[in-house]
Order: sequence, then structure tokens, then C-alpha cells
Amino acid sequence: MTVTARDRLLQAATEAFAEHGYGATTTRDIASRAQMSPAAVYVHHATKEELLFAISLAGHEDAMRVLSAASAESDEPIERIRAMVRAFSDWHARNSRIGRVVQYEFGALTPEHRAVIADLRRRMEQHLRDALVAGVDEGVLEVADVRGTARAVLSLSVDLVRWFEPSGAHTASELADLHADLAIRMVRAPSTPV
Amino acid sequence: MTVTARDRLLQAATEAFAEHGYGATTTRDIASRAQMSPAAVYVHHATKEELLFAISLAGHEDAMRVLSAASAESDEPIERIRAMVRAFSDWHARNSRIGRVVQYEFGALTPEHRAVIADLRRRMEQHLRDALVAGVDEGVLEVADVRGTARAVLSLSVDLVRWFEPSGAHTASELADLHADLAIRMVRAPSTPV
DNA sequence: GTCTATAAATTGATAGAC
DNA sequence: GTCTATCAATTTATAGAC
Repeated sequence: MTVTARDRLLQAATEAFAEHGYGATTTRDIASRAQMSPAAVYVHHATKEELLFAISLAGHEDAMRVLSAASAESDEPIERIRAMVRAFSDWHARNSRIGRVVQYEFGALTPEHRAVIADLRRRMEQHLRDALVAGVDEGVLEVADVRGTARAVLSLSVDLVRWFEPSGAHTASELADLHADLAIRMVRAPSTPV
Repeated sequence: MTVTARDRLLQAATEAFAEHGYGATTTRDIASRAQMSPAAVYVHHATKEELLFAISLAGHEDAMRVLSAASAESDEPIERIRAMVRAFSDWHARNSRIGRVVQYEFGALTPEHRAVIADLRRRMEQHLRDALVAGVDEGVLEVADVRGTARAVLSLSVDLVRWFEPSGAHTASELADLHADLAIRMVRAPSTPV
């Protein structure tokens, strides 16, 4: 895999956006991080917003891919949800800078781009809701408010991008395992054996 | 309570920072929202960052006050934690724009101001950790990782500022009750009666 | 404490050479 | 596809009148 100028540019923009936010990031800062001139940025993307959209779309698609793969690991609701939360937290921890752009810069997208991303988000949330409903139907989960609980479970995974540091108290794996455990405790029917 | 120009300014800046982020907000935008000239902003605060610090400090102190008050409601660990999570989620839902500035613009502060805010945050987290440890000692809670679980419980309350809308599917009260319930399920010892 | 006017620097994006 | 140079607009912040 050759690292192209376009790759360097996306990497540089991701770091800059994650560090200062989209609006506060200058194209000169991006260019400097990617070791190119300010003008070279515009060879690859017409506007700064198009750069953001490319990063946000790829990030959302990768997160969705990871969530779907985890969902397919098991047919049993508890193990399925455990795998989904573990994978989602793990992804956000290992890709915390992309995650920050993905989660915090949604409002900076154009209305057209925002609609594309909103659809991806809806599908991710629906994926988790489906798993919760299946578990309730099988009687192994007890979830009074599926919509709110799905949001809460996702909050657990997503919010870590706000503070996670690889050098911190937990590795990505440790945090993912902890979150998976906590999520299961949030939704498991009391009668279910551990 | 008279609404002073300074109040209008803080209110305007909070809304602008929450909507576009600190870096992307212009002093002209703030002035226009507060119905004053661009120059009038500088009568009340020397720099844009001082405005941010004033908002962030007041927000953190108010959240801390709410958390402490809730903690004092009960001596029993489960009810204490239920009250703390309910109050913290409720505050973030009812003050979601202040919450967004408080949570997302930490990095935009000067190192000196950042240190002040970091200390307040440490104390809030410690407050919740103390309640968890007390519950474990009394045998009503089962928490393998106090530090990680405290963070996770706070994530539940904090992350809602990213998406909460008063016109949405849940009111602030409903969401706060749900989060309090979910948090208790995360930490309660299985043997404890509901 | 408010305004108008403006300084001084920085911004996103483009022109044109190589 | 990269660069240097630059435009036109916008930025934070200030000067000075009222």
C-alpha cells in the first residue's frame, strides 16, 4: 500500500479537525501537516467541506462495517449485543480522532452531505434496536424503553472519543470489554443466568 | 432580576459556541446575537477566550452544585447514585447548549484556564467514585473497575448534549429517570432486591 | 457603555508557471 | 500535481467620538 498525497491529506485533515474542530482549522494548517503547499489541498478536494465529508463518510462506513460484522458473530441476543458494544467501543477507542470528527462535526456538513450521514446513523441505531427487540422477544432481555436504551448504549461507546488516550488507564481492549459488560447489565433480564 | 448587557452577551456567546464551536464563532456573530456592536463585546471581556472561560467555569460550577445537592439527598448508596445520575442527566438535558460548550470546548481554553476547569472535573468524577466505593463496601454494589465504571456512568449523562432536543422523543425528566435506572443496573450487586 | 470606522492580520480559494 | 504569488473577503481587536 503506497501512501499517496491524498492519503496524507486525509490524515492531516483528520488530525487538525479532531484537534481544533472543523471551523477553527485553516487550510494552511492542513497543508502544512500534509507537507504540501496551501494550493495543493485544492487539487484533491474542491472545498474544505468536501474534505470533511470524505472523512466523515469513510468513518461512518467503517464504524457501520465493524458493527455489522460483530452483529453477525452470534444468533444469541446477549452475545450479539456484547459483541456489538465491544466492537463499537473498540473502534471508537482505536480511531478516536476520526471518531471525534465523525461525532462532533456533523453540523458543519452541507445539508446534502448531512442527509447522507444521517441515513447511515439511522441504520446503525436501528441495527442495535433490532438486537434489543429480539432479546426482549426471546425473554433474555428486559428493556422498557428500546429507543432510549439503544441511545444510552451507543453513548457509552461514542463518548469515549471525548477523553480516550492510548496512554491512559485503559487500553482499547480493556475499555471495550468493560463497556460490553456494563451494556449487558443494563439490558439483561434479572432471571437470566450469568 | 434585570437582564444586563453582560447577561445578553453570555447568552449569545453560549448559543453561538454551541452551534458552530468556539473556533468557528466570530465576535461579530456574538455581538449580533446580543444586539450590540462588535466593539461592545470587548467592554465586557478582553478576549473571545475570556468569554469562553466565563461560560465554561459557570457551567462546570452549576453542574457540580447540582451533583453535590443530589449526592446529599440520601445516605443509601443506590439511592444516592440514582439521584446523582438523574440530576446530572437532567442538568445536561435542560442546559444542553451550555453542556456542549462545557464538554466540547475544553481544548480551546488557555492552559491556565484549562487547569482550573480540569480540577473541577476531577472533583466531580471523584464524587461519583466515592459513592461507588461506598456501595461496594456496603455490599449493595458490584463494581470491578470503579474508575472505568464512573467514567461510563458520566458518559451516559454527558453524551446526551450531542443529540438532545427538547422537542424530541424524551423530555429531560424522562431521560434522566431512564439514565438513573440504567446506571443502577450497571452497578447493583445481583443479590440486591429491586 | 455604546457607537462608527478602521487597523493589522488571517482566511478560503484561485491564477498561472513549471 | 506541485509550486509561488496573490486576490477578495473576513477576522480579532482597537481608536476615538458621544
